[in-house]
Amino acid sequence: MQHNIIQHFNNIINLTKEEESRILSLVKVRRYKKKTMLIEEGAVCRAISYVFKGCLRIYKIDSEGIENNVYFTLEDWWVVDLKSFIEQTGARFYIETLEDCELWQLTKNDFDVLLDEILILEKWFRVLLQNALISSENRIHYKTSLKAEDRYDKFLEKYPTLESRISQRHIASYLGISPEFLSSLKSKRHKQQKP
Amino acid sequence: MQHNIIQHFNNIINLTKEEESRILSLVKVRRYKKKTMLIEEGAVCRAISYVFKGCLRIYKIDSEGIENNVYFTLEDWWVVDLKSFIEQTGARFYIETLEDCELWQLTKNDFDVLLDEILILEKWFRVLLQNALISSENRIHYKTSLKAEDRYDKFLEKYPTLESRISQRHIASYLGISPEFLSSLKSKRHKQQKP
DNA sequence: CGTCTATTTGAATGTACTCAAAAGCGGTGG
DNA sequence: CCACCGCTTTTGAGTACATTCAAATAGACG
Repeated sequence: MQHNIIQHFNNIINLTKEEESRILSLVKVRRYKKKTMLIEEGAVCRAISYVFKGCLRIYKIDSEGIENNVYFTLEDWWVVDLKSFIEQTGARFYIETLEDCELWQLTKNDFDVLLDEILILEKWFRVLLQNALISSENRIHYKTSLKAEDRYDKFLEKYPTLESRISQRHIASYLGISPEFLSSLKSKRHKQQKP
Repeated sequence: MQHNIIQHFNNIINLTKEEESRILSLVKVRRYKKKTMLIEEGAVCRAISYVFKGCLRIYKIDSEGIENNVYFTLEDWWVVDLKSFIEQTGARFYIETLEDCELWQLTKNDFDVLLDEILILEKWFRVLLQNALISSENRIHYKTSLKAEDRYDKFLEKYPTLESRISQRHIASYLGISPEFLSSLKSKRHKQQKP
């Protein structure tokens, strides 16, 4: 009963058996070792990937050379530089695996073909974007209205499995604080038995 | 040659004259005075509004009672609490006019009818969400990687007309800083003749 | 013209950062 | 299997960015 790409679609829309096979005929399964770059800023994002196994980070390097994690992607979600993929222009972000990953990929061309052939997929994609936007709007709000410690709580809520899977450095970067400061937040909590 | 809702659609998709009239037959034009609440947190967002004239803010009140502006909407853009509108559940945000506004509205029901009748509108909506998500992703990145002064520059880029139209208090809230600090940033710039 | 709100200015404070150094941990090769 | 190397995490001191509070000034609106 593990997740897979067809179940994922059928959570939102209803596919016929034929449509399911058509999709699977175009999907390519690829495995990546931990710490592999999928996309670098400026390159064109040629595929959209369903994460079957593993986790990744989407990040950007600022004017001072600091890496900033924008978000993480894990099992049963999609990873892509949306703007780059849609417009086939230079990517805004870097994408890197944080674990060994198994990704189920569709090239831009195959993706377009499927959206043309299976009209209901427009709805699936729309709902996907919709949910991503809703979550992104919340994120903006948290970033202005919450202090670092409360943003850390939100992170734990949103990615409950991730804390033990990735380094604190990456979590700090996602939260927008220094690794040192996250470390001191955590030690403060332990001393207070997480009140 | 001013913008209007039909031109807006035709920037993304191609509508027939019949489709255009069908849309216009369901659109309701409404005028709101400055400082009118369109939606309060917890209420159901019953309409999606195209901004023909005016500007609005989307904000949230945090646990300490402070208003936080999440973003602004102005001419030729849409305003809605997306999650509330789509699911017809309680809104996450407050929406308030900052000027006298003319909004062209579609109720949830009419919106659904149009999306069913005019399939190409699914694409329009998808592109709308796509662009909103892209811009929202950038915003998250700016909030972690830029200092207040640079975020202020990004604000001026994104909303070039807005600085003279709304109060500094609202801009400060959008930037995630106190009005006092924005004031001191601006006076610092004037002393340095905006280097 | 008066009232209410917004903006400015300055002082004291707090939150989070930088830098540096030490300790911990994980993977790799001998 | 252990020792070593490199990277991550911890800890602490000093600093910078931004806040809060208070009071004075300026602007907007009826």
